[in-house]
Amino acid sequence: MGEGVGGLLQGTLDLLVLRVLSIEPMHGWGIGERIAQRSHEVLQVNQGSLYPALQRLRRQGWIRAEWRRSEHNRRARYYSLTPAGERRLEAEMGAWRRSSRAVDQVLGWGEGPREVGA
Amino acid sequence: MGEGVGGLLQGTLDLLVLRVLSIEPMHGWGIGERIAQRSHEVLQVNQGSLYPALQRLRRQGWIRAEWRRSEHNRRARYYSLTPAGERRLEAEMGAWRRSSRAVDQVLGWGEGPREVGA
DNA sequence: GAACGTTCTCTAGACGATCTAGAGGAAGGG
DNA sequence: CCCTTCCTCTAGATCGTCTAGAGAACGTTC
Repeated sequence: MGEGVGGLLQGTLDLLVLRVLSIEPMHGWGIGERIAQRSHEVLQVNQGSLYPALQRLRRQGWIRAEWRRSEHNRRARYYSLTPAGERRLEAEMGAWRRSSRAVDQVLGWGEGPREVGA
Repeated sequence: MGEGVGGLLQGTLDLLVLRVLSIEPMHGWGIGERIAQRSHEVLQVNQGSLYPALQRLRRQGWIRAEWRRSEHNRRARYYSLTPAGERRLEAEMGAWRRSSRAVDQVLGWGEGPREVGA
């Protein structure tokens, strides 16, 4: 049950991570869990994808990292969005909405706007 | 204007191609045009992605090919779905629906089912 | 205090789809 | 004859993801 991010949807991982971090700073392990929870276990992020993604995001200045102790008293790296990251998230959410709607259109699933909050 | 399939959405090309072919047999060039049309030019398939994809689909027995003359009297390879391809399309449409909805959920865009035809 | 499960980070190398950047051919119109 | 449109196809590079690990530190159990 559940699929990796890479079957369909490759390239969406950055968006997912950015969105999770926009709610609350979180460490890598936690990010994976949040994505699974919020998607009702449909999306599974494996660690071999997640950590490289975090490095990528950091290298591009969209997130910053800070060592802290987790709620389980473990050494953990907490990531949070930078201002550039917030802008990036906006852009990626827009791109996702446009693209996924376009796919729906090709599939024949309605022309109308999806019922999503503005 | 318009983006390649590979930004977000990598892995969706097979689905798109299969769906277009389920409506009507078509040649490679035409498939790309149909996808662009139906998505209002949002999705652009470039040929360096399309032809390898067609070979992949054929190798897996989901589509079959036949040389014919196009409506412009050009030599063209028409592709159509095999029975296995129809089943594959069903499966991929289901996977797309589940995954894209899951992404929406992570983004915080509603829990409810999307308004798509059953 | 040894063993163990859990939490947490990280990496090397393989894999595979897409993109870049072309080549090439054949029909039709000017 | 030249040029545009239609149409097919490929080699090589790029890049994100997956496989398959290693490793460390905390808390609990025996």
